[in-house]
Amino acid sequence: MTNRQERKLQTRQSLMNAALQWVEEGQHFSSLSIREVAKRAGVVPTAFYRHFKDLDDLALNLVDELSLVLRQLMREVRQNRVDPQHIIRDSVQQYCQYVVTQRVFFIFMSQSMTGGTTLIRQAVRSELQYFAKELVADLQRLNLLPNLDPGMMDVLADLTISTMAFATIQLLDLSDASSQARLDFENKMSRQLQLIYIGAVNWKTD
Amino acid sequence: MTNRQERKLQTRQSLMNAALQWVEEGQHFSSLSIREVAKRAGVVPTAFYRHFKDLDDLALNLVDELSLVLRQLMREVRQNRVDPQHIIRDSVQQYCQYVVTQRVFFIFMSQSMTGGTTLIRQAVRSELQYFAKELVADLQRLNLLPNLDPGMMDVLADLTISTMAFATIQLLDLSDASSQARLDFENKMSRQLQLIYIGAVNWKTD
DNA sequence: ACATTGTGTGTACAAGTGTGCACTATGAGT
DNA sequence: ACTCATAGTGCACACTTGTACACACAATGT
Repeated sequence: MTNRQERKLQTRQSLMNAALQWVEEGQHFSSLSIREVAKRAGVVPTAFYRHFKDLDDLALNLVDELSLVLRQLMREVRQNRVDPQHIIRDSVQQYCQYVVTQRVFFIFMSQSMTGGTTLIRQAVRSELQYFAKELVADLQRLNLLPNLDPGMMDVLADLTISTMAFATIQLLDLSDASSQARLDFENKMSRQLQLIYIGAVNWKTD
Repeated sequence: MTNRQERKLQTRQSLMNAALQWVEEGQHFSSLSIREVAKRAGVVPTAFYRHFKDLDDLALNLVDELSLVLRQLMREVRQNRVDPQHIIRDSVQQYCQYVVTQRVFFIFMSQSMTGGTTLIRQAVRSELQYFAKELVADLQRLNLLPNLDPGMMDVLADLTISTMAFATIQLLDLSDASSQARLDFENKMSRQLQLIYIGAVNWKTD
């Protein structure tokens, strides 16, 4: 039974990879055509319909699949905290490393955030919310911010994720720049996050 | 001499408006075709070339034009500061008002931030940098943060603009939601910015 | 008054597009 | 071993796309 399904999953993957290849070349996902993606996957156009209803369907599945990978990455980042005094700097550095190496991935995600269907945008946003929730859990476990009520905790986590996400968009256009520019950018990111967390420890509910 | 140029500018505007109409309908700019935009502008396809080299050219001019309008808006926001104690809340509210009423506008801008050519993305980003610089000027004039050195001031301004920009993207998908959801969102935005500025006043260079 | 310049038209064509339909062939379940 | 389900093929169609080219015709500068 495996061989049949296996083959199917294989061409399905080919189609997805072909789509990613398209955005990797600097094209926007929404300018991709069924024929083009089929050609790149080495398959006849009509075969596309055996796997996806249309390109939006493919995009949605792509977001889902990439989300899984991204969660794995973030899990690693969260576990690799060696020195608690440099959590921010280390995490930022590690994250930026991932963005650069897994470039296509993040390009597709940021394209999906402002492009695509409402459904796709929602999928990406709910993914970001997931990370925010994980961050809240981490913060509560560390118990470094006892002055923040749960509502404010959510606000803080949201702001953190927002900052990372927006920085990612900028970083994607920097990744072929000099490594000095990248270092500067990482520094800026770190200081921005430090600013936020200094704000958090000094927050007083009134 | 006016009549000739006037007519030309008029169809040029028609083309630009047609493109905006396209994104207003929920389509992504990069899936727009020359024929489609020409049809919507009530003009024959080949006439397009009298005004723009290609669609990227049109997009670039669109960013430029919209930037002018946006600068005007921001100028008003900056001048309308009535109560200095509620600067953040008032500015956020006013800004969100603009985002909702000038919806298309911001949709196009956020599409351009992650889509389009490198050139277009650069244009949008340099526009954001412009706002960051204006913000720095304002902050220095008010002299509320004497503890920040110029470098840190830039970081703060960048973070502020990033937060606003990213919030804008989210707000665009909320603008047909209930007005309660919008109010909640404005509150979250305000608290995020307050967090940042509490961080700023407590920042100590080391 | 007249030639010129340039915006917009109309036609044309090759290439690319989505998708329906009948088909082939091969792995899966009996 | 035989049948059936189905992933992938090939062809077909009507449509859209970018853009070249010759043209019209009105405002402009002389």
